[in-house]
Amino acid sequence: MDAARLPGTSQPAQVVAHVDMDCFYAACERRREPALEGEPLVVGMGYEGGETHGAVATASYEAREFGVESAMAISEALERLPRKVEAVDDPDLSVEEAGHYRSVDLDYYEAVAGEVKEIIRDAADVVREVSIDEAYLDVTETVAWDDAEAWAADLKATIESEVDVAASVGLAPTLSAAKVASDREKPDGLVVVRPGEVREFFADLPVEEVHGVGPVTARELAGLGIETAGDLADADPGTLDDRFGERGREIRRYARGEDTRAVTPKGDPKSLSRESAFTEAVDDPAEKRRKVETLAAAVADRAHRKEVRYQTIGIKVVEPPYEIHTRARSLPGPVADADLVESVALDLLSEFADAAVRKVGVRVSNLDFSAGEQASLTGFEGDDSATETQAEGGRTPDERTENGRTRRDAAVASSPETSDGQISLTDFERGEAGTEGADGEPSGETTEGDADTTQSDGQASLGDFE
DNA sequence: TCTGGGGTCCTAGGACCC
DNA sequence: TCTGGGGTCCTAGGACCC
Repeated sequence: MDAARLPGTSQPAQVVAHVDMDCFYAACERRREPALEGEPLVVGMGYEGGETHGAVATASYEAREFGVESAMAISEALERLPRKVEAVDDPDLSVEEAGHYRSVDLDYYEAVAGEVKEIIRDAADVVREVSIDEAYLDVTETVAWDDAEAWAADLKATIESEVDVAASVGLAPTLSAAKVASDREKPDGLVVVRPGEVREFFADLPVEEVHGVGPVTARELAGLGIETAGDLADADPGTLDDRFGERGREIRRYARGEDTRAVTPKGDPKSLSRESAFTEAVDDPAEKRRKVETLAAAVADRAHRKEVRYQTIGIKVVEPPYEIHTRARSLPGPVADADLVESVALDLLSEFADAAVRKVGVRVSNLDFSAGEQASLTGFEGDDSATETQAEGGRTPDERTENGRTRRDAAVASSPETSDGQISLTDFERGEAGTEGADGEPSGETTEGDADTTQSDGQASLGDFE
């Protein structure tokens, strides 16, 4: 409909809305507990009840007045804003200068978010849900710039009245500008940036406001004398390229309003992970292994519920003060096998057996959502499953060769040869079925005594142990 | 400011293939 | 037996986002 073009490009001007819920977790808590309205409220994760470790997920604006910020350690938050329940009994504390603490209840927030997203999907042709509390809407076909403000006000009012949580909305010709716009007048904000106004809108903003500029990049940019988005827009692209590579050019383009990205739906996840911190650094190998076992089971369970298979299994280990290490191992083909997630994760963890560790994580990646049907098992039956070639962007199974042998061969070779009802870990390099890789590890048979080692979809367990 | 949990994308080097 | 170029896949780390 709108023939307007972005300056300097042949890109048709889009009308993009960014909807960002205000203090979403806190808003949800207030929705079900109205007495919290107007009170300082901190929603934290990684802690339960009266504990003092963990971090702030969301602080209400009243809590922010006390200096409580998102991502802050709970212990720090408590120093600035004591718990109200404790202030009541403690003569040294003022009840007025205390707040309420709740721990994250993601299931509930997801239910509330679902109601909001229904409204949003009704309001736009294309929606990209970025996170639980944030979405981009392409409304190019339905909203003219002259009506943008009224449309956004109406959307906000609908969300507020139907779901009882507040949203801030930004409208702009680009995603990056819409995002900044929604943030400009939070809470309960509504900002419209019209085509041609983007550079002016960005000009005085600190560079950190530009999407893709974090603390590290901001510090480096400051060293180059670049402190505002306007500076960034005017900076020499070659210099930025030298320093930051393609990302440097990208953030410069964003600051100039030259963001050609379209609003696209999110699509399937690329990885699934679970991680968990210890209260304090742990060096006991057994304790680390127990945590990894728990996380491995949780990740496998999540993958199972999503009906997804994975080809890569990895761990993350955080050593004090904050050194992050990752290790990963890829399998010859996609699997859905909780025992394998555990044994590979434990094997990878063994490298850190003696390390002091404050946090561990388990992840599966290289995900394959084409689950279920036998025909989709990488040409299992010898058919050239055409469905897969289009899903994988033109790669045919035969192109995925390894040491002169296709993965399809590997999948065939992996037919579930089990000995004494145990999961089969097949060594593809030597073409032998064996269980050496699991030796020395506390494997399935030593735990729980569970007997359920068969795959629900009749799929083989693939291993790649040297 | 001693730091929770779940993700994404990019880069760089090495292995390996033709 | 030391010499090319192009390409893919894999791993590890880093920065960033909410």
